[in-house]
Amino acid sequence: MPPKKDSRRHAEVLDAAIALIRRKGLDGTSIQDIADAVGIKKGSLLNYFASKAELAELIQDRFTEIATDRIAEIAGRDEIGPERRLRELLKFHAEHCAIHISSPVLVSFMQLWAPIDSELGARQLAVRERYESHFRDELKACVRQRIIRKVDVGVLTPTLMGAVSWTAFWYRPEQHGPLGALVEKQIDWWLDGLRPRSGTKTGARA
Amino acid sequence: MPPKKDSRRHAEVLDAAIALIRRKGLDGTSIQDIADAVGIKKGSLLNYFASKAELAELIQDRFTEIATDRIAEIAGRDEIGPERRLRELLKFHAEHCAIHISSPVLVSFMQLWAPIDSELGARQLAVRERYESHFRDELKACVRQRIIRKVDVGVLTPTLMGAVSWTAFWYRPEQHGPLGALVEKQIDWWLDGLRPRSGTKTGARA
DNA sequence: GTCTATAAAGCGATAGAC
DNA sequence: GTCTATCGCTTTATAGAC
Repeated sequence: MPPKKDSRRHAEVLDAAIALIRRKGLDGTSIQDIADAVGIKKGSLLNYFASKAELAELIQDRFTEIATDRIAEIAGRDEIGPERRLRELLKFHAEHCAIHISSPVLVSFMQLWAPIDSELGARQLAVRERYESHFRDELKACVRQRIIRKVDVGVLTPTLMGAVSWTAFWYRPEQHGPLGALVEKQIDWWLDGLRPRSGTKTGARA
Repeated sequence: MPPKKDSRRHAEVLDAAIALIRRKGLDGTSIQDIADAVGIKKGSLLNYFASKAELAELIQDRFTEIATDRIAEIAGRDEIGPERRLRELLKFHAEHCAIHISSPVLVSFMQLWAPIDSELGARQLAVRERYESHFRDELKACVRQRIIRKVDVGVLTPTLMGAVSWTAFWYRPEQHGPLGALVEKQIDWWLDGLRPRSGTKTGARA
């Protein structure tokens, strides 16, 4: 691939590819489609990427790079407590899923995320583990500080993340309002429970 | 398609197709693959199905048929209360996702479930709505009977279902034990909250 | 660096012999 | 009912002119 990796075109192609895959899925998007969107010919496009597989890998990297940067940033905010950090993490995660993956095809996200049988699987699992670990750490801190009960965080972490991830499937801004507020409500449910409060308020939130 | 619709081969092909699509996704599975799995030739296979699209549709129908039958059966159990019914519904849903969709590729499920842009989309949305409505009905009953607080069931329903659906992604029997018990635990978290119980037990479950 | 042209393979689907 | 054979199309990827 002779062209410089960091050229303007390179980024342009990546952007177009992401946009298309978001709408039509990885399999549903051909190199031809991407080339058309950028306005160059298919043959030219493949000067930038050795193969479609490499392109998919680059997209996945970028997707998770953006995420892990923000995640690390949030996790580093020492001025706010672990509960607030957890809330921010989950809100970001919801936005990341809902924005980067348009509703018709959350599939492409899965394809880039869910472990495949190939040797790519181990790599994907590692990325996912690194991503999840931040959420788990905050939950552990919450348990330590008695903000939440002593629970199995190994189970609670993917449970919380799962519910939030899935929100991208059914969330409609015009129907449910701002995403952040929706996620906050979901978190409140988890923390405070759904049972009727027996006369006195039991668990008030920050 | 001359061959009888209910022949042994017909079901055999459907089984093989489901197994393959579960592992490799719809796009990743060719008619050739399915034919090889069954042990017949590609040309022969297409005597049973007019097209691959029809095959996909049949699979989706079968998937949701099994589900809606069981769902309706559970929803009809008047002898147990709405909370118990809701628990059973969610447990079934978790099992349905985890069993019919093997963990590596929940993707195929998405492809059959997530609304597509085509005219198939409306049909899929209707199926999904019918499926979801049972869960929503039980939640409404729970609210009416003051089993849970007055909450927006339109949001709570997909939230609960989402968390449970996602469980199929990370659930490992050898690590997490029986799936039913895991889901029960998740439901307990929702109902009773995660906050530490202040001295006295607030929300005991059935 | 972008183009045209084309190779090589796989796909869904059809036709017709047996 | 299953087979072989093949059409027509699309795909990824490469080669070489400009």
